[in-house]
Amino acid sequence: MVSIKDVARHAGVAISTVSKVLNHYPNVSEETKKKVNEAVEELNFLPNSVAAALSSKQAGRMALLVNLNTRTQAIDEIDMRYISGAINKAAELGLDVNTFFFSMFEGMSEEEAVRYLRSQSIYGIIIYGLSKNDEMLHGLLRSQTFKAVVVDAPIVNESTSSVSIDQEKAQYDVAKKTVMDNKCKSILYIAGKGNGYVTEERLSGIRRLAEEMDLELLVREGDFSERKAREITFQDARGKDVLVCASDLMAIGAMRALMEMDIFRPVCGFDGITLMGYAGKQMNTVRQGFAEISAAAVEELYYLMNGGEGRKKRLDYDIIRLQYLDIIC
Amino acid sequence: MVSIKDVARHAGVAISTVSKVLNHYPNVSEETKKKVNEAVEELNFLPNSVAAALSSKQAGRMALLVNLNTRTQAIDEIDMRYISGAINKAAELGLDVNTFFFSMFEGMSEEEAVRYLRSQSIYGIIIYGLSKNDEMLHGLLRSQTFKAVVVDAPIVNESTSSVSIDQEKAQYDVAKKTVMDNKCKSILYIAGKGNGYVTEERLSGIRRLAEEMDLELLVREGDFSERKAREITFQDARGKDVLVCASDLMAIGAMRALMEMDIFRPVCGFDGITLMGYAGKQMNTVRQGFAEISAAAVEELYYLMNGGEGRKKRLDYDIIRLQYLDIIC
DNA sequence: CTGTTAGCGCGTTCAG
DNA sequence: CTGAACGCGCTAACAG
Repeated sequence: MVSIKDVARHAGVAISTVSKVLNHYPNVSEETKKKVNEAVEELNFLPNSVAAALSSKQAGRMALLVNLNTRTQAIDEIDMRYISGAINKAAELGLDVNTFFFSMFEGMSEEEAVRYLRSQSIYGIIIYGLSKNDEMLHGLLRSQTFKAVVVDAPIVNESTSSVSIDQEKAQYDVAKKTVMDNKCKSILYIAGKGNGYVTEERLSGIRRLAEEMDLELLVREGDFSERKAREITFQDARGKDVLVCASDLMAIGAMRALMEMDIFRPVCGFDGITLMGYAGKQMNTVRQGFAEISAAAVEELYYLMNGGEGRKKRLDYDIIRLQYLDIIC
Repeated sequence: MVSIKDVARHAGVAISTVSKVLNHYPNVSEETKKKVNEAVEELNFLPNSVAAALSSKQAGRMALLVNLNTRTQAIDEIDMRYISGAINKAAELGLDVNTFFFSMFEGMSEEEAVRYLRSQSIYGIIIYGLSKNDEMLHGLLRSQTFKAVVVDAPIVNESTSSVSIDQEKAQYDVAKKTVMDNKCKSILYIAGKGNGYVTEERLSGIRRLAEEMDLELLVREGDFSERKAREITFQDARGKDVLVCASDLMAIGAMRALMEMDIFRPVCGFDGITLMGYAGKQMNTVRQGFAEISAAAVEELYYLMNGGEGRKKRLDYDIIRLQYLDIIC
């Protein structure tokens, strides 16, 4: 393995000079910079990220904390896109990523979790799927032990950023489109889990719409569960003109229930997952670019780890219609 | 951060002694072993895996190489289970895992790929979704630069193991069950991709069945594509009694095509993915435990990295029937 | 602007 | 059976 020492010798400079060039430090003359870069090229040198992490304690290693639910396939899809989006962006930025699942921290105290991550030289984390009652993680964020980015939860402090789309507006938009397309007067809204952050925001979006358009609104808690959405639909769909669901999975559950009830109601979802194509009918939904959101989270963490301050990032979304033939290949 | 040095001081022994105890070296007296372990407990010491990796070059860091296709959702499901299965098992064994996608190596020569992985102190790899024409990876395996485990491809040498279910038998079993349940005389077999390893094995399974039961067999290449299976079904399903597909995704494509054609034929799939529940009808399929397979792959790599020799591992599978209500939650 | 030096935390000879 | 000493590859003060 060719190391920084070889490069230094080859370029006729000191080891530390090579390090400075590699890490874009300011005080290096153009000339030596060129010499070093040439040596790097010629020797095909690639810095060892493990050694760098051990030495610097700063840059480099970050963890993805994923709230994985391996029982539901739609969740798989979303998490897979989160993970691949993050890994690809991290590779681009030359960062080391380790993936963890919430289940691996079950029963750990905040202290233990910190030790565990620190023992892997991790100094930055990205959290996916945080809910209000994940106390250990909230403690972690509050303590600011790590630079952190939280996806889909509005938590911000000096060392924590938040990344997501505008949930309120997206829910408003997709529901409005569905209502307008179908001239509805009343809505059954199947909301997410009570302890989820996006749940509230989406709820206020639908509330705003109902108010603005003077629509009757019935809100039921679907808990992001396909089965629960199905049950709610059996119970409450007859009396309403349109079903607005806070996730695609629930929209699919609702749609299938409607088919079994043999009645028609427009349904719209939220997320834009491929699974929607299998639902049997077309539906409006919000397409979130999960990979892009995750890539943005990595960039944001990179920014934080280089001294940036925590802040809130908003990303774009689309309102789309998915159908079976679009998604198969 | 509490380091091995602190433990040594606390236990009143030398640093190296602590290291030996931690790594289960033979020549340490029970007494000092106990002293050290007590100190570890009291200080809540967790060894730093990054430092260990840098120092030892042997154990520890491994890479998951995943052939991810982010366009198809069923693939997401499978890969997600592979990845989570591996990560969980690795955490259990105290190994460091990094995940990579084939796309990250596009355009890299074998040499470059080696450098890239080595620069991350990676000494073991697990490959998912290898096909016959991935030349760079085949070179890598042949060179034995890394300890390797290949999932679903029969590649074995001193430092390479292979892990999978018995594809031939599984295809035989699921098809036989389907044929028997429906008293069929002819089969349309929609095979996988020509360059995939499992394709051949599954094919010989169906061939054996056709021969044994004296069934007419038409084989078409579905390339593991849902769309292609759909087209093949439109073309060739009428003339056959049953459709046997080499993947669930193709089975879903076939089933939907049959529904559009408004004819009934029994269909069976292969994999046991949740998406099957959305197919509209029940089907027989082979349930592979992807997470378990992946966990076994990690264990196998651990074995190799500790001096074991490459070998072939076979895992179990089930023949099941999935339906919508089973998979939602 | 460049080079020297001292670690980061751990594994591993090699004396004793 | 134990411990001192060196090195893994790199970063970061600190001199010069």
